[in-house]
Order: sequence, then C-alpha cells, then structure tokens
Amino acid sequence: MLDPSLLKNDIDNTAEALVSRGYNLDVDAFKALEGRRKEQQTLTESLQAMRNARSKEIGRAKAEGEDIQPLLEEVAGLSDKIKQAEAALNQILVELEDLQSAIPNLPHESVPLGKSEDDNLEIRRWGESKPNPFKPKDHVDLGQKLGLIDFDLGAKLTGSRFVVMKGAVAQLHRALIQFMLDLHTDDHGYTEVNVPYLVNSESLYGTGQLPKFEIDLFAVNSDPQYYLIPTAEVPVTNFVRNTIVDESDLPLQMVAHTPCFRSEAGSYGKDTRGMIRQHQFEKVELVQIVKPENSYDALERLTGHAEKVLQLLELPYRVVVLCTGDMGFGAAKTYDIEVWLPGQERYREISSCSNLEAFQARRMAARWRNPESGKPELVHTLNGSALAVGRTLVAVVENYQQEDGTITIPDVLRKYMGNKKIIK
RNA sequence: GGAGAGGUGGCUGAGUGGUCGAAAGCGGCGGUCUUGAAAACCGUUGAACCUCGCGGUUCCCAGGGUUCGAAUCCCUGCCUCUCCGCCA
Repeated sequence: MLDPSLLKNDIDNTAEALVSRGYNLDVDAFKALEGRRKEQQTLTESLQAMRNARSKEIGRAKAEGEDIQPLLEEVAGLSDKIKQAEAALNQILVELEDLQSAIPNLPHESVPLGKSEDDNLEIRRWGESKPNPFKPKDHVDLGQKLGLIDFDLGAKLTGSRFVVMKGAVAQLHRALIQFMLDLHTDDHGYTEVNVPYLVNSESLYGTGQLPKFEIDLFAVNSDPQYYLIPTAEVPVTNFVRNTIVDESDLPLQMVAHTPCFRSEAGSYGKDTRGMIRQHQFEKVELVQIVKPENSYDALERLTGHAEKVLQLLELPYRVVVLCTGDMGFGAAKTYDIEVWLPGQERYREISSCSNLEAFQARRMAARWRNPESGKPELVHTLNGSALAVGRTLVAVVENYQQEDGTITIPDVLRKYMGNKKIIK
C-alpha cells in the first residue's frame, strides 16, 4: 500500500512513477472516488456529531427530571439517516481500499528503468565456472543415473512439478538447510524461528499476496479459509502485524526454514524439466524489520548474507538489480542472485532480496515508536531467500559432478553428512 | 468433542446503558530535590481519520442487533485459560 497522502496530494507524479513499472493508475477514477469519500465522510460525521450532542442532552434532561419526549421526537429518524450515511461511506471506503490495495510499490530512485528481465542490470560476479573437460549433464540426468531423484514417483504420488529425493540426495538437501540455518544464526545474527505453513487471509493481505495474487496460492478447504504459504516471508513478516515494536528491539532479524507452495499459474510449459520450478519446494528465508533510515543498508547486508552461502559452497554466481518493470508487487528495490548451472549453461535465480520499505508495514499497521517524534511510525520490511534449497541442491549437483556421474560433496556440507565425500 | 471462565490503553486491572477514550497501579516522558544517582514528590502519557485552526468523527477481540444513547444488554464468530475425553 502506498502512502494515501501521495494519492491525495501528489497523484499525478505518483501515477507517472508507477508507469515506469508498467502500472497504469486511473487518476480520474481515483480523484472522483476520493471526492465522493470526502463529501460522504463529512456528511456522515456531522450527522453523528448531531446524534451524539442530542443524546447527551437527553441524558442530562432525564437526570434533571425534565420531560424528554420533545427531545426524542426531535431525533426521530436521525438514527436511520446515520445508518444510511454510514453504509454509503463504507461502500466508498471499500472501493477505495480495493483500488489502493491493487497499486504496486514505487521503485527506489536507484532502480534502473526497464520493461522486462532483459533490462535488469548485472552489478557483480563471483567465482568462475570450472572449465569442464567433459560435457556436463544436468541434474535430471545425474539424479536419474544415481537413482536418487525421482520425478516419475513425484508425479505418481501427486502430479507434475513434484519430486521425490532419496538417499544421499535427500541427505544433501537436509544438509543444505542445516548449513544455511547455522550460518545465519551463528555468523549473521539472525534468530531462528519455526512458523505455521498455513496462514489466514489477513497475513497474506499484509505481505501483499492478497487480494491480487490469490491465483498463485494453494488454498485449503477449511473454515475459515487457510492458505499454504508461498514463502516464509508471509508468516515471519506478519509477526509485527498490528504491533508497535520497541525501538530497542530493532532491527528484528529472523531466519526460517519452511516448505513453500506455489500454484505456478501462468507458467505452464516453463521449466517443466527438473527441479527448478516445483509446486512445493523448501527455502531458508531471511526477514528483517528495521527503522526506515536503515533499510537500504540492511538490504545490502541481507543480500551479502545470501551471497555468503554461495561463496562458502564455492558456487559461481552473479547479482543483478531488477529493473522497474521486473520487480515484484511490493518491492521498492530487489537484488536477484543467480547461480551458474552447468547443465543449462546459464545463470538461474536462486535468491531474491527485497526492500519493501513501508509498503507491507502500511498494510500490516506495523510500527515502531520514534523517540524523536514520540509517535508510532511505520517500520520498513525486507526479505530474501538464503537460499532456495531445491535450486541450491541443483546447483551443487551440477557444479560438483564428476565425469563418471558421481557428485563430490562441498567441504562445508560434509560435517552434516557423516563426513561423506561423494555421492555415488 | 463435552463443561466452565474470560478477552478493556505499552503492561496489570476497575468499569450501575447517559460528561467514559475509559478509575487505579506499573512502566515511559518532563520537572523538583541531590555533587551525581536512587528514593520521594509534582506534572504528563492510547491510536486512526477529517480540519489552516477551533474543533469533530471512529476505535474497549471481530461482525451484526436492541436503544435517542452501548465498553456495559442480545446474537454469531474468533482467540485465550481451567477441567474431562481423544490424539502425534
């Protein structure tokens, strides 16, 4: 949600800034609706004020033993009028809310202009893909040859875009999770949290998935309706929904490992091969709740925390800053980290680190008390994958493959795998 | 699943249907005192929205209802706690 005062007082500039990310705000419709709101609110509140004053008078008159009948007659019908006015106002407020909750965040000034991922800007690379003396296989072939990654079984149990990992690959998957959690808690100062995988619609509204992106979610047939989380960002960021955080508790830095569930509506035929795009995958997610003045420093650090995982795994990667047209709905600025996949001979997204500024905080009413103003003010929220576990596993398998199809286990993971050195 | 109790400001906790946005205490902030601190004392201290301002509106878990008027009465839902049953 954008600052409503931007829409009320500076809507033309705001609309222009939104165009850069491909969103066309209907300025005239908004202005008209906002005008109606103002008018109806003034009317409603003056009727309410009248009722309050008269009711007080009646109370006083009754206490003094006066005849209140004339006063009662005077307010007859007022109550109905107020109800009508309130209903009309609520109708307008709902329309305004619908409109406002569908508007994406404004991009930060440092974000490059662009229309699609082709306009994203690479800002650094780390590591080099080892020149292979043999033609590298992709993780599907490798996994099948080892008999440890079974897509057919996943499809039998559930359907397409599900997978079963077995034996040492399942163990590698678990080792990656533990390695990442230990790194972020021990070295980067995050608090590990374990959270629900089902959330309510309020939480999804708070982080921006609802109401606009319901189609991307899996819903559970429950009453009230619950949804499977598409990312740990949802439950963890919502820790601070409707709360005023103590200044001394900021920044909040939390790390969670969860499964993530995505319907992948609209990506039919995309990445159908392999584990890159699954309906269910696991992720280690970083979330920070910070003072506004610190949020861009925090974004750099958070991105660095995600990069550190790849560095320790010695996986080559690059960092790109997303252009205005390619950013997610709530993001003001996003860095994607892309890992080198020899099987595809290209970099693929393995992490996305975003500063949402006050966009989610406003939807969530997540605030802190600023001692300078003495007032509650909105916090800034950030999140980033560190990392997507399934894709990291793919990267390890493909980058550490040997000519005979076996996989060397990265040094930092061996202690989590009984000091095993190789998967064969 | 059965029986009961309860949800009020940062926290604890009062609140006969009518100056209640709400007593009191704690905490926070400011001050007096003190070499400094503590203690004591005095004052102050919820949020959102409308308005240049005066001021106004809304909010006592949520949503409905009764009433001229609801924190207070009624209905529904959600959540918490206690006891019983079941259960990983």
